[in-house]
Amino acid sequence: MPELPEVETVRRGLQPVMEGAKILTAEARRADLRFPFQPDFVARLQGQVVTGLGRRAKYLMADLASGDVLLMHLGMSGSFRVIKPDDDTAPGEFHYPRAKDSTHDHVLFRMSSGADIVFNDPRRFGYMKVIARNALDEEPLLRGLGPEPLGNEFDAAMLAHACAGKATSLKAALLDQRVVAGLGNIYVCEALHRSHLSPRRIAATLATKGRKGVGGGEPTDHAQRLVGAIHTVLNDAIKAGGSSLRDHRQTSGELGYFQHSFKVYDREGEKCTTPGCGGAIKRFTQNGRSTFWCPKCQK
DNA sequence: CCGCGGGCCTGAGAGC
DNA sequence: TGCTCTCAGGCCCGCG
Repeated sequence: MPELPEVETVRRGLQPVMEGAKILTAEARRADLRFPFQPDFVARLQGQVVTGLGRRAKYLMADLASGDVLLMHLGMSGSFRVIKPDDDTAPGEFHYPRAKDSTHDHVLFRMSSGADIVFNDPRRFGYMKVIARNALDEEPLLRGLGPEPLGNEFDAAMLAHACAGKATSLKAALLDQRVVAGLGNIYVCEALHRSHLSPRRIAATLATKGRKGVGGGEPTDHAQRLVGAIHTVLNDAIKAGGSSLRDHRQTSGELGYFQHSFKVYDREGEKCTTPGCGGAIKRFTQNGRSTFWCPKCQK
């Protein structure tokens, strides 16, 4: 499911019921998700006040008063839902045990805010891990992550530098979390279309070559266009509450709307909407993933 | 080091 | 209706 806009949407949904609240009870309802839970996973969460809920790339990070950080990744199919007690429950009781179809509800937090927070993940590619905040820099899951695409440090110069010398395709480079952290298949396709760049283009062409091995690595106009398109598509998607494909929903259960704004993703055979283009959207496979694009206006 | 392909899981949807 | 097959938004790992 989730790329950066969806994770950010989830963060905004969880923030009001998590920040400032204490985790009264934490429950892992099976031994593992993608990885086994740490033996002290529950112990390090229970009784802790969540002092802040942040996001890094596609990770949610809950700061705990103890100095630990709860790292959460939604994988492909992970989602959270918030169950508030004022629906039809008496004060002090929780909705969760009566929720139906709970097969894939793997983690449960009962918060002092009065809400139950349920993590559901059918495919179990998601995971959670508690780490000490002062060990964040050494955390293998976070090490090597590239810049935040909506952060100040991500600009054409930085993208060009990261792509300089890369023989792989622009599509593959943008999916590489070391180059820029938070894009997935959908938003890469969309950003490439909006910048009119071909997914097959060699990544290194975002940087100037220099002469006789000297200089070069400067951003081309293409790099500038691509950075602008990444900003636009991510910001628009966040504004729309993310995209809803298959069973992905916001924490409230509502659907995101950005999927209606896709220009190419899952639109094979449709007409390209770029002004004056009118080409046909095509699909092919790159690195085992579907790429959607318009060969007429993406060069 | 780099780039690619396989694998992890379950469920939805298409086609028969 | 039900079976089988393909594909899915992520990311780690091992190979060449």
